[in-house]
Amino acid sequence: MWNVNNVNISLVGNVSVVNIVCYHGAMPRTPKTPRRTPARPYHHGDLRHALLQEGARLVARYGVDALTLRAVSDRVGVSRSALYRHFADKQALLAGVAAEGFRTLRAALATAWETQGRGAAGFDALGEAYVRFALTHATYYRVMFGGVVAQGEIAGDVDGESTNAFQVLVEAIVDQQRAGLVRPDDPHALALFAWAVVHGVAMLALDGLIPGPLDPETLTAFASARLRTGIGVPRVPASA
Amino acid sequence: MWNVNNVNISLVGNVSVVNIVCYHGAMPRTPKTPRRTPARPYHHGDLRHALLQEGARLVARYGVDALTLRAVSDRVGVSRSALYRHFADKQALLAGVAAEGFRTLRAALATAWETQGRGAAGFDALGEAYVRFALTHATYYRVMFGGVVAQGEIAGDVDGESTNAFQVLVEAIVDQQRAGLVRPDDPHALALFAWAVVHGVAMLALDGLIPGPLDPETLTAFASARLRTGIGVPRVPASA
DNA sequence: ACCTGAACACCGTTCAAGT
DNA sequence: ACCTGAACACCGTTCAAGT
Repeated sequence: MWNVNNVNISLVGNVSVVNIVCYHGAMPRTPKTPRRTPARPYHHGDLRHALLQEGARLVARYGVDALTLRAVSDRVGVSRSALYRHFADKQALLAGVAAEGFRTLRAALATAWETQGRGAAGFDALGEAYVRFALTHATYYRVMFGGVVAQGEIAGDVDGESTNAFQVLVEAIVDQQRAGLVRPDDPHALALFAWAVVHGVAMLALDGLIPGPLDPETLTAFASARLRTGIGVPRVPASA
Repeated sequence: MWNVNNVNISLVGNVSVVNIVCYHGAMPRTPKTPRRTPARPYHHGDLRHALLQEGARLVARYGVDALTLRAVSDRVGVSRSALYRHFADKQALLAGVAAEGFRTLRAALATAWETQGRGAAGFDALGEAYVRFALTHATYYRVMFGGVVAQGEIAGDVDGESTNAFQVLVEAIVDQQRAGLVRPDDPHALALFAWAVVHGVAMLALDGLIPGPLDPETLTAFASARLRTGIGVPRVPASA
C-alpha cells in the first residue's frame, strides 16, 4: 500500500513543481533506544500534550495507519495504558489531533484574509490558503474530515475548533457584504456554500480525481472566480 | 464509538424526518451456523462477486470497520486465504467495493438527469440525487472518497468507474451549453466545479458540520441556485 | 493519581499441505 | 487452479498490581 502524506506545490517562474511524499508499507520502526529512563519514573509534565503532538507527527509523516496507540506511547516513552489516563479511546486521541488541525487551519485562514486587505483579494487568498492547507497536510486533513469523529459525541473539542475556523469565513463574508462585495443573503448560508466549494475542490484533488490538464492551482483560481459570480452582488435585480 | 451508517430523509407534507441509523461498538457477531458445508467443497460459482457483495453489505450495514477479511470470508462460507486468490489485499477488496459504489452513483445520476428533462430542472435533480446518494449511503460514500484507494495504483477499476460517473455530469453540462443554459466555458472545468460543490456539501453534511437551521435539503437547494448563477450564461458581457 | 507489565481477543497476511 | 488450517506478527483494550 502506498500512502500519500504530503503534497508540496512550488512555483518557480511559470513552472509548477508538484512534490508528493509517500511511504510504501510500514513506517520505519522506532529505534531500540530505551527512552524509558528508570531514573525519573513519574509525571511527564504535560503527558496529554506530548501524546497529542506525537500522534500528529506520526499522522503527518507516515499516514493515519501509523497512528498506533503502541507507537505513540512507545515514542513518548510511556507505558501503553498510561495513555488511557488522558484519552478514553483511540478515537479520542484522533479527535484531539483533528481539533489541533482545525486550530492550525483557522490561523492560516485568518492570516490569509487579514494580510491581503480583507477585501476581494483577501477572500481569494483565503480560498487558496484553504486548499493549500489541505494539500500540504494531506493525511492530516483526512483525519479532520474522514469521519473519525463521526457525530457530536466526543466531538465537542473538534466541533468547537471547526466552528472557530468556520467563523473566519463567516466574518469575511459579513465584511464583504458591508463593503458591497457580496450579495446580502444570509451570511451563514453563503459561508457554508463557500466552504463546500473549497472543501470539495480539496477533497477531489486529494483523491486524485482531478484528471486532465487541470492542476489544483488553476482549479482553485477557476473555482474562486465562479464562487465570486455565485455569491457576488447580482448584476440584475434578480433575487431568491 | 458510534458509527453512523445510514441517513434517511423523508418528506411528509412540510415535515422532514431525518432518520439516522447507527451502531455502538461492534456489530452483531455472525451466527454459529456452520455454513461451510463439507459436502460441496470446491468452486463457488463466482466467489469474487460473492466476496464483493458481502463486503459491500457489511460496510453499508455496520460501517467500514466491520469490513474484516475474516468476517467477509466467514460469512461467504470460505476459508480466509481463499479470499486472497481474488484480492491481493484488503485494500483491493475495498477498492472493488468503492468501484461498485461509483457504478451505483452513476446510475442514480443518469436517471435523475434523464427523467427530469435534461434541462435546468434535470440538472437540479442531478445535484440533489448526488447529495441524496451520499446521505443515504453514508458509510459507503466514505469508502469511495476516504482515500482508501489513494492514488493511481490499484485504483484502475475505481478510476474508471468514477470517471464514468463524472461523465454524466460533463454531458449534462454540454447539453445545457447547447441549449444556452450554461456559459460556454470549458465543460470539463465547469463539471469539476459542480462536482466540487455537491461533493463538498455532501461531505460537510456527513461530518455533521452543517450546524444551525440549515438541513442538507435546503442547503442543496441553496447551493443549486448559487451554482446556477456561477455557471449560468453571463447576464452582462463579462468574461474570463 | 499516575504508571507498569502481562494478558485477552482480535486483526491482516503467509504458507505448507491437500484436492 | 482453488482451497484448507495453522501459524506469525501485529493491533486496541483491560486489569491486578505497584508507587
